Amino acid sequence: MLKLEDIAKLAGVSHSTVSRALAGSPLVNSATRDRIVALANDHGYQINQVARSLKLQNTKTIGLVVPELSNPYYPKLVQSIANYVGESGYSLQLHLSGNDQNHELTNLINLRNNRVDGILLITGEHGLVATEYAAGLHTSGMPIVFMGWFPGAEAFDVITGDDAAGARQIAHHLVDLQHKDIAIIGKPAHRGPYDRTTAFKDELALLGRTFNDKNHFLVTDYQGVAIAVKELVQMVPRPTAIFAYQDSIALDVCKELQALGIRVPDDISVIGFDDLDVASYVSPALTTVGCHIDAMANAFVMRLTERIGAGSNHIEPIKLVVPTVLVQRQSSAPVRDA
Amino acid sequence: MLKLEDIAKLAGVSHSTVSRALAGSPLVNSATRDRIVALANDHGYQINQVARSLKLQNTKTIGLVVPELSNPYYPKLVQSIANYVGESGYSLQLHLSGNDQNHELTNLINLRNNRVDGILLITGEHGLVATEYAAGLHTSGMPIVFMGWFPGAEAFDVITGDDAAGARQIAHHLVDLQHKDIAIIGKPAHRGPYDRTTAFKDELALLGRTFNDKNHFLVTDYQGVAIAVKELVQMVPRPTAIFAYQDSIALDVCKELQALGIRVPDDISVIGFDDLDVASYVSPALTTVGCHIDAMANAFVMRLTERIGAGSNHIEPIKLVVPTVLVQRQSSAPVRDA
DNA sequence: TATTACTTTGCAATCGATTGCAATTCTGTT
DNA sequence: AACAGAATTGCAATCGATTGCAAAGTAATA
Repeated sequence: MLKLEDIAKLAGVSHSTVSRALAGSPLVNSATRDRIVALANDHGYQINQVARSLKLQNTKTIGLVVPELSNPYYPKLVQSIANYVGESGYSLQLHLSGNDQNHELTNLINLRNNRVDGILLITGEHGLVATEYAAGLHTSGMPIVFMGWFPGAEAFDVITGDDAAGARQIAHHLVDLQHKDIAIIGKPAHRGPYDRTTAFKDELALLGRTFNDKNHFLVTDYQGVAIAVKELVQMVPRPTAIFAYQDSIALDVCKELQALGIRVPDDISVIGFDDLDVASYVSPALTTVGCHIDAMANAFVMRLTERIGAGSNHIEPIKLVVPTVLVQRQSSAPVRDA
Repeated sequence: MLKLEDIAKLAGVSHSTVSRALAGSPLVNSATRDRIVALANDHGYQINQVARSLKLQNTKTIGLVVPELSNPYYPKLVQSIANYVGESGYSLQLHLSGNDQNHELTNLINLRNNRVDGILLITGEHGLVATEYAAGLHTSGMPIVFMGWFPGAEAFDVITGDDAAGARQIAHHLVDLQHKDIAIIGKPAHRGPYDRTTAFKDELALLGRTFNDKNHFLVTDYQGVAIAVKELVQMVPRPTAIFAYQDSIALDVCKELQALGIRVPDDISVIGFDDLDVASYVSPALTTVGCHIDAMANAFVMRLTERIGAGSNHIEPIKLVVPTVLVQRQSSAPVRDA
């Protein structure tokens, strides 16, 4: 592989001059510069970014940690992020922390070893797992921006969807439809002030609907959903509406209800969260709540590049809360009298 | 950020010794080694992979080029690939070539600049776009493995699903169901001997069904699907079965048919390709063809690491064709007599 | 104790770029 | 022709690791 010095020999100049010429420095005579550039092109010279990184102490790459790509919510996000990262002139290093995020620490260690210029970390259901290490990175000056929420997030740059607002929208929607017996099928609360289920229950209370905690089913996988649904449909009184923690769960819920011969939304309304593309394909199309993923991704990347650009200058952490939209489709309907 | 020399000073030895100690070299006295390792841990030393890469002429990172993540087929693949890459001790650099793959060349140039140890390139509907550059990389010794098919693929390592076999399975299935008037809604053929539509038509012919090319609709987006479906349902005789080029198109087709009041599969059978997760969620669940994505990803990564391991030793290109499975669900049924 | 053989350690070159500073060449002016 | 000042170019240090080879230290043997 050709290096600066090879081009230098061909051009009969020193490697310093070649370096400057290719960088477009005004310090080199324009005639020589053109000659050098032409020569470099002809011989297919391509800079060694590794050497450049070592000297300049930056790698022009950004690290992204994301739990997984199975839940279609993430690929959408990663797609947007990758595009913005590319547009900003950075390469993207992708690391999966896993469903249970047990690779998070390893991911971060790798990213630091690789001396990425900054880190985008998307937290999962377990919040931030590698807390100490992440905090250490942050205080040591590594630019890092989080997406999600976890205890202590205020100390960092965090971008999060306004899940609480979304949950409140759902609560209103269901109450508008006259539902009284409402169930939640979801995961343990983990997003503090932005948690979906917490906000949902609170809002129901404000609207004069008491929520009974035995109507709250915690699930982790399809098995869990199946069990929860079976249990739920036998309750007296039987809930007329289900708020599923996320679209992928809502889909499973619908599937299971239909398998039991229960009609959605005629017998039971189902509402999801995330507004995945698939939500509009299924039958009945899913009523859900979403937020503009592309805008989130943009803010995520821009904030990181700002931090990178600031170098060692201190920047106050910010919190960015992205609003949500209720998308009404066919899976929710007014309650029917028995 | 601490470097070897800092630890060396703390330990009262030379940086060479520290380097050897941390690498576990037998050349250093075990007592000193333990002391050095402890010291390095205590002070949170982490190796500078950039410097290491420059010296060792490898980066321990693999580049992945994939068209996009919007079609759910890709995230599934990327997820598996990322896991295998991680397990093999490499980092993953992700580049999106775009729906029309117009970033493919830029992607490859970046990967070469970054001196990745090897490249995994997933081609899209346009086959391989940066043909010359990719060939140049290959002949210059850069390990590179392709997924998909394109003219001239034989010269490289290629892994591809046996789409042709899958298409033949679909043809048989439809003929078994007594369908005579069959339509294709798809994209232009681009996978040579493994092309879906080509094989599908050929097999129909072998089975004694002549396929009329005006039953072949080319589409590029949702608009196109809508138009094709509208046109299709007015044909005389009206096709009783549709082979959609991929599940995402099949989903659109079903949606559009249902919007027109046409029942699937009662009036028209629809078959997809890819076996996306979502295929089992929609209603009716989609009959489709798929192949074991995880196994493909595994082979993809393993082949690349083999190539990397081989260094400059020549290896004969291989072609790996992964078999397909027909998954019968509810969207296909026997033809009804008019 | 002297000599040899074996451990252990350090020196210094190397990977391929960037850049401050010194050296050289070129310009224009008297 | 001589010289100041500007425009170019090259020298050499630097980024942080790895590693061949020489040197120093230690142990074993005669």
